[in-house]
Amino acid sequence: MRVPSRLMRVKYKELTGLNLPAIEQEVLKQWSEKQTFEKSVSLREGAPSFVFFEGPPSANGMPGIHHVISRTLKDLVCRYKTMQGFQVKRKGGWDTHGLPIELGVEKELGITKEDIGVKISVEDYNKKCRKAVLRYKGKWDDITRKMGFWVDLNDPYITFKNEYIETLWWLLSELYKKGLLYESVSIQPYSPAAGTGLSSHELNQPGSYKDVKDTSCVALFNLLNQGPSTFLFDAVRLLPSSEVFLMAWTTTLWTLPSNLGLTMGASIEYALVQTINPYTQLPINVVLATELVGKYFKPEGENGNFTAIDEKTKIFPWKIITRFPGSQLEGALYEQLLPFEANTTAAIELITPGAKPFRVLLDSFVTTEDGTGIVHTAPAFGADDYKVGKKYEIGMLTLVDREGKFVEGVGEFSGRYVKDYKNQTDYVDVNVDIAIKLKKENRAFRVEKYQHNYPHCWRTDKPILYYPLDAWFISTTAVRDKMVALNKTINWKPKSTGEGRFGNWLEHMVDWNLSRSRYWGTPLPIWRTADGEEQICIGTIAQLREELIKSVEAGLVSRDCKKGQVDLAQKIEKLLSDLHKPFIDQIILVSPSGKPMHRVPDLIDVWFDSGAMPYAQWGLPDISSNQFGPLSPENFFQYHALNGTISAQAFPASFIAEGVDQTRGWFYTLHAIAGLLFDSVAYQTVISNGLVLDKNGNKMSKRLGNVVDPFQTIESFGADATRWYLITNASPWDNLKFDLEGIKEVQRKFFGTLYNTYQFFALYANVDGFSYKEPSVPLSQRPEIDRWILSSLHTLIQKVTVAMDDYEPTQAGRIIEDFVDQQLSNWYVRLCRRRFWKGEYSADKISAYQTLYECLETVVRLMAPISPFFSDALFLQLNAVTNRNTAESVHHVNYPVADHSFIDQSLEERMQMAQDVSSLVLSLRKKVNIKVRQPLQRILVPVLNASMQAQLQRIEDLIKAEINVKSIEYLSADNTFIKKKIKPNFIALGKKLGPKMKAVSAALSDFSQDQITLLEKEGHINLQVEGEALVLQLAETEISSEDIPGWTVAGKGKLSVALDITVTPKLEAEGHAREFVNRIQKIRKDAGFELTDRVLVKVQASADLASSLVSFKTYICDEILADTLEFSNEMPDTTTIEINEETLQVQVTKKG
RNA sequence: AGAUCCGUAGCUCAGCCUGGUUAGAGCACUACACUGAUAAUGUAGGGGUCAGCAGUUCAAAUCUGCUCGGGUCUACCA
Repeated sequence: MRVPSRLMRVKYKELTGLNLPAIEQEVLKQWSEKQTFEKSVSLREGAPSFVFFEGPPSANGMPGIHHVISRTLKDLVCRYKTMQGFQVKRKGGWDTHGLPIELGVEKELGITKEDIGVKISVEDYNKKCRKAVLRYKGKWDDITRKMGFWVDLNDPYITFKNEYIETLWWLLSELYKKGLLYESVSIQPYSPAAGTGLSSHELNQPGSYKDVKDTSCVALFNLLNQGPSTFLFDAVRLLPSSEVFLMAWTTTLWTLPSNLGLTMGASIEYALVQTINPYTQLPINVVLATELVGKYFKPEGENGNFTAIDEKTKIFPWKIITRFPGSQLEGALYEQLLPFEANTTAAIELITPGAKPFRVLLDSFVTTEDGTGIVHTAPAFGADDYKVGKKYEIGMLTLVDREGKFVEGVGEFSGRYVKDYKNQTDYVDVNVDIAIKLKKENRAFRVEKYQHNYPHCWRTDKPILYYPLDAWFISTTAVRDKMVALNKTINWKPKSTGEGRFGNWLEHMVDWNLSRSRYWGTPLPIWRTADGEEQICIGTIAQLREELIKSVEAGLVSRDCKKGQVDLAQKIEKLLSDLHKPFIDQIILVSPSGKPMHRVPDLIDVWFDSGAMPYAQWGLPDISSNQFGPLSPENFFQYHALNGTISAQAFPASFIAEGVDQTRGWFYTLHAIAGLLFDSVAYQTVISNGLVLDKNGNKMSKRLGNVVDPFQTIESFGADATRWYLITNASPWDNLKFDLEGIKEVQRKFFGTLYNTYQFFALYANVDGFSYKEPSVPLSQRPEIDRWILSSLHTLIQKVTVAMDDYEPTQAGRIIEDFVDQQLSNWYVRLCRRRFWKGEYSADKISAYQTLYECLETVVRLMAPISPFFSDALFLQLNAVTNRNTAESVHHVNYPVADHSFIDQSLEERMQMAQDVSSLVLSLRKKVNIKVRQPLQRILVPVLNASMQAQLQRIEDLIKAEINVKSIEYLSADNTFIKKKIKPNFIALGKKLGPKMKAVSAALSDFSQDQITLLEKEGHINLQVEGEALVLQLAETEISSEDIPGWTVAGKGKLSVALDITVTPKLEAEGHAREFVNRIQKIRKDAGFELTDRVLVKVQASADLASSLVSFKTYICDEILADTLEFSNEMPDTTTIEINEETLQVQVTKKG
């Protein structure tokens, strides 16, 4: 062994243990000192862009582990594309508006929405919101940095900034110009607890729909004997009761006082049923859909005894009197169910002059799937109700206010909340009381708890109401077809989300309700006159300034801005400096006809903020050059590009990623705005990742206490291990069961192995001074095993690239893992160990170093996108010695490209065979209990064809060394020594034989060795199967060796191996020698000798053992670096060792 | 209520698209080996009615239908 030079030289850094968090700290320090991220972007100046949009998080809440997974995905794709040669700019952003923030502030201040403007001024309230919005910004910045998410946080877009809001206004004004922004009254989901209407995509937040048990009631509406209904009264004339009731089911009893109609299906068949009210036991006659009769009446009760009710069985008698279609009752009148002061006909008339309430209506939405086939209709509280009510002009009653409680004039129910909106401890469900009232009044047929899925407000968790509201809408339905068509061009990962979930959503979309009646958000930029005759939609601050000046000129006063003031210009600028409420509402504009115009009070849905980020993150461009005419969606990015901040290709995004819960949130609003105005997709590829569950598969929630703290996780296990685990454990879109044990496994299994491999390399490379200064050894001159690992390496590059290009990082990570563990560490390094520490610094050794170095360096580059820290650390450590790469970071170099000249398929195949043969022999050794250190004479391998033998012969040396045998012998196919077995080639034969397959299979299993031989010789054989003759070809069967009589045999697939287990005296002696070497090596190590120290050895052993050692003296001395090996009977200061159950004394001393 | 995904070893996952006869890996467990990669490593072993039922087929973890269990989503369900 070469003695290392004493000269100073750079060495590979040898680590004292794998401490990922510590390494990451170090790497983070370097990144920030060297501006590694910034450079990774600037170094690609002029390269093609890969456009990434960052979905803005809200810093109002703490980051969780689920943020780590989606941000890992974003980061790894961006890093990969950077390494692929693209320039990837990553502008960060903050979502700062919206309900969560307002509610947080209200909670903090202990106020409700009603208090705003009373207990606290709107101005102060909004100041609070502005502060609260970035409450956890520090934490977010911290996790972003620690997890290694490269995103530009120096110049993020912030949705509350004027430039951002201005862009939203411009987009809205473009929509307005196109007639896609309109106002309408509609029945909308409304959250009394939050005090605002909700958009459909807010309603579609996960967890909004909850299974709840509500009181449901089948109410009885007393039909009047008048007009269309008389035929029913004729039918019951002779029955105990002459009253006829229409049965209608509801789960929202609080809507009953507002009832104005009953809707039936024109072609649905209804039945008039004579029965008894189960609560009052009074005889009654009811009407319901014939199809649903069975739901309310038991078959046993049909035509039962009407005079004596069986109290025990509770079976009530019933009888169908007549059947008729719903159309026959159209317009029939009924008696109001719950009359109060507030819902008298006079009151109804006052609200809706000319209304004709309490009638039977017909509409197609009525089904017989549940309920009774007759729908209780309260126009204020249901979209269908509103529609049909309007058609029949039955009026509209809204006896519940916006806080969710009954208004004055609803008797004993006035002032009571229809649901527990205030978390009252003594809340009594008003719905139950309504049911009781109905029961007592003979107006209820069935009252029961009913479990159904009901929408809840995503922030307050309280049930929503459907409530009539004025609102502004974006007419997304007008461009539905375009949005559907554009969606088909998007690369969705997984595909099913895009086609199914998102695709369906698009097919069934409704207009986007933009209005929010809140305080902290983007104001709708529409001003109108009191009579609503004139209105204007403002698109830019400049336009607002002009309009404001006009109005001041016209003598209107906006806040402090008065005509003729000295500092008017200054005052105007001050007023325009914050576009939020309340300031914006103090601006009064003048209409063309000279009337004052006030802003409509609405704010817009915060989802518009995030959906508009592709444009608003850059603000409005400077169009003073007027090169492309007035600003429009067509030239928006062109103008921006003129100023050089971004390229004209900055839209659409090449790629975005977010949780699957954003399907109807961000993914939708991005798609909608892009489709509406820009006639384009907003993103070409989107990954929607699944949920992160706890290790038991439960949702993580603060309530259950099973949330995982991402800071703690990263601090204790490292960001790399966490990222690697998140990516490789399950496909991103599958739900992930997050288990810390899994991260530990990744740490040990993958990072541990890679680290050990590097340590191994560094240890010997430092001894030999390998710094890759020699020219690269040509592939043809490298030994088989080197060519094999390089071939595997390039196959790996190929596969990883394919997976990464297909946005399948899970696949990529798993095959890298497999390569490092199985191929590199467990086979290449293990088999090559001797090459590194034995012998001179020869060509073979250099080849080994170069090969292992190339593998390490390439693996590090392959894994860099997923685990950016450790890869960078290793990359820099390798480069520190070799200087092969001048890059400051692995993230600045190019991704490896597979070189096909390195790939040798048959080499990889035969190496696989070597691994299989070795594994078989080791298992045989185990079976007969002969340890690997005991050399054996030979193994026997039956070969089925010439190429198999040729393949095996090229790897003989490897196998022999690995399993410690002297020779490999081959048994060719035509020998009669091996017992063979035959089975059908099912794929080939199945097609040919079909049903006769079983019989042939049975016949083959009965084949004699002679028959098999005959088939092999002739190439075909004649068979009689079920009386039919058929010819079987050799290729239609699979022949393999089964057994070699008298030998210990093991097999796997077509491969079988026999082991000669005879231990001759010579072999035994060699076994002793090997044992001896092994013991001495241990002594050397225990004594702390250097790898290169020479030693002198004295031994006292039995004659038998001594002679074994003498005969292998050269070998022994060579192995243990001994200058002398002497035998002696008298030795002081010895060590006792044992070899094959014999003890001996040795003395090992360092030379010199 | 519908749509959709999922159900394979104690745990985490491959395999399923394109059916082929001993269903794989890692972890964990047990035993053993190795001892100059050593706070490392290797080998072997046990462990499965591929959720259940039915169908198609010579042949089903794989294709079809139904059922059960879990997740997610949809809905103007009164």
